[in-house]
Amino acid sequence: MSSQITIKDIAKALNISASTVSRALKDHPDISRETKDAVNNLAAKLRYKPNAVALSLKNSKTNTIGVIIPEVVHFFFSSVISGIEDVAYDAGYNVMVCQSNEMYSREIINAQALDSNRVEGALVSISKETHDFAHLLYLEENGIPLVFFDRAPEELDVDKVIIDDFRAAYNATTHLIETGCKRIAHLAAPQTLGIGIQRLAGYKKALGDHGIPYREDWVIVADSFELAGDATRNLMHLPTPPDAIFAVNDMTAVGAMKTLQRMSIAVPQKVAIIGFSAGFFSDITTPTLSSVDQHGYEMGVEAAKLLLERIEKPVEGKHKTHYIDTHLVIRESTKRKS
Amino acid sequence: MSSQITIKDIAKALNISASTVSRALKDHPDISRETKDAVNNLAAKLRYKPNAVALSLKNSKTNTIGVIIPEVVHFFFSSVISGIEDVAYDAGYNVMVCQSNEMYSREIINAQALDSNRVEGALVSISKETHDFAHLLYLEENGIPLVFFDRAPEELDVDKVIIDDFRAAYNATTHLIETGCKRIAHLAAPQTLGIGIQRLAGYKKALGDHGIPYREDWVIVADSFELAGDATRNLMHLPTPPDAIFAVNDMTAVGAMKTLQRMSIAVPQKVAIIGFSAGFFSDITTPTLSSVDQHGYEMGVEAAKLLLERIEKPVEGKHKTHYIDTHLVIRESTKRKS
DNA sequence: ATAATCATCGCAATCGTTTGCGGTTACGTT
DNA sequence: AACGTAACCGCAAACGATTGCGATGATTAT
Repeated sequence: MSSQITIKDIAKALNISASTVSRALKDHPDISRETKDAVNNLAAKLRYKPNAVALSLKNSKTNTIGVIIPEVVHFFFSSVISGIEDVAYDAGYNVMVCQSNEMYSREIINAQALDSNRVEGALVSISKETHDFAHLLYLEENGIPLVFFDRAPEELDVDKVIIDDFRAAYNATTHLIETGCKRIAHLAAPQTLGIGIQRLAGYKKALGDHGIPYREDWVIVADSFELAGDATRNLMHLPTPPDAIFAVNDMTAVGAMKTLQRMSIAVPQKVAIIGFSAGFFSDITTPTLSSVDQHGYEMGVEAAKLLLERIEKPVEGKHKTHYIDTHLVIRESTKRKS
Repeated sequence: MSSQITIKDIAKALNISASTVSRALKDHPDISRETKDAVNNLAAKLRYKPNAVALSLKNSKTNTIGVIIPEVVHFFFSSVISGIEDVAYDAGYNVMVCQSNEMYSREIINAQALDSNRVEGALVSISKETHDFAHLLYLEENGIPLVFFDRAPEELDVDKVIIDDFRAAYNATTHLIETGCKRIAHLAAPQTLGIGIQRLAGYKKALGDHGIPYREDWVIVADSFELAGDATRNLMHLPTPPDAIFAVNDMTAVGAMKTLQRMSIAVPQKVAIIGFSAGFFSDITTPTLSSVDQHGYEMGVEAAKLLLERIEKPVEGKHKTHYIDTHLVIRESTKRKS
């Protein structure tokens, strides 16, 4: 009961060779009608299903793509996975998911696992700890196409599907300025990540373009709910506290909002807040949270599509950078100041 | 460059046989020191990695477990995946993730894919459409252990890791009663799902035990943010509107809360709300949302552990039902009425 | 009647790795 | 000198499926 039916079982039962069974199953002209019928009937009765592992070995095609992701339990990342899975499903691919839990060491193991398992391509969003990409680039040298999404190494000729973090940050900051904010703080991501650098740069540029001086003490690295609380408290105890906060993601934004409310500081009247990512969060806070929608699902779709393209036909020349459009979702946390 | 290094490549380069290379790599006593060194050095230089596909075929061990889940992009489900992935990682297993997108037809395909890929076990949470389980049970008949989590078929002798939905609903409802609510509505899950039935039953029982009559018009099937809005409006337009809502999950609870606030009905003063699942949501609404914590991560951990146990040693006799503890997380949306 | 053709099917190699068994050396022992 | 015995290593089969090639028997053409 426990072992799977193989082509040999059918062959033995019918007193024919395995080759004949194989050909009969795929309607090869060399095989007689009767033999085909006999084989197909028995196969159906025994519920024969080809062993994908054997096929993978024979064809060097595993029909599997790998995903390395910092943490699945984030609205944004799980949206991406959802997009990846849908595209993969339609193309007949399976998806192997590995989470690095934001650890460089684990990311290395994950990459090796994908390599050993001969996945046909890999989608990667790097961990916060990752500064060296040899373990990933090695995959590509090894014939396993690689597409980065969201968190991609900067200055490297690799395929990536990302958003224009600089522009998005620029737009978010500009929006705050246009609603009348003049003292805008930024809760930033670690400056080891490209997204952290780009978003900070976009923020600075927007300030500069509108003649607002950049103040270093208004930028704090804080990219989680908890860290945002401390950072916000510190900001508000400054001699000249900010009147707006641009947070690097929604969790951080909500952390800031909650802290402000606990300090009885009105949002958005006293301090406006804009986040980044537009998870479900943004809809359910009070006030609802303005945010930059990153379109995670679409990012997953595009990244998977690009990867499948690379699998079909390896890169020729330059790698591609695909930008996913972002857009400002303006809600209550950035109402115009009067 | 593109093809992977095999044991044969090493053998050829060193003018020895593949068997010797294999043995040298695993420090077999039959092989001389020098040969071992030569093999290991070359293997390291060529970055040889065993082909997991070939090993899978040889050993009939894929070191992969499959997961079928309705949708990854839910806090609860992605928490479960995270737990599964962590356990699998520690045990040297890979995780293949399939989402059914709540479709029965796709769940069937997913099951077949896992079967073909010879995963060593499967973790399943069934879709809303699923009433027949043959496609899943077939896996187990086929030697692929099966563990259901959260959404499991009722009345079937299968392994499952679930919460005691009845008790949890009973406790949640009782909590509402104890805070002084007397007219408690329930936004329910489809009564096709076991969790829907059990939670409704627990709700009824709690009412009965406290001498509160059950009213059919206070129970509406609505298990999403959007549906909750309509349902809540309808409830509040009833001749005698409820003074509390027990929602089948947090999204639904938040939908209700938002609608009430839009109707200028104070939460919890006029209407208390309790949700189910304790996602991040609950922390960030205003007021914060009381909820039943389902411990998704832990459920993933326990389900994966049970599955690995079954893989090691197939079921003997009865299947197991593992209950994950739940607990009420009481926040602001169910403050005592005065 | 002999050769050519066709319809059917099996053999064996292949993918990469493992492993039982047997074979080949080079010793040392009588 | 003849034998025993380690120490090393290779052959080949196996996992399941595919496929080029050859083989068989029967039918048809010459």
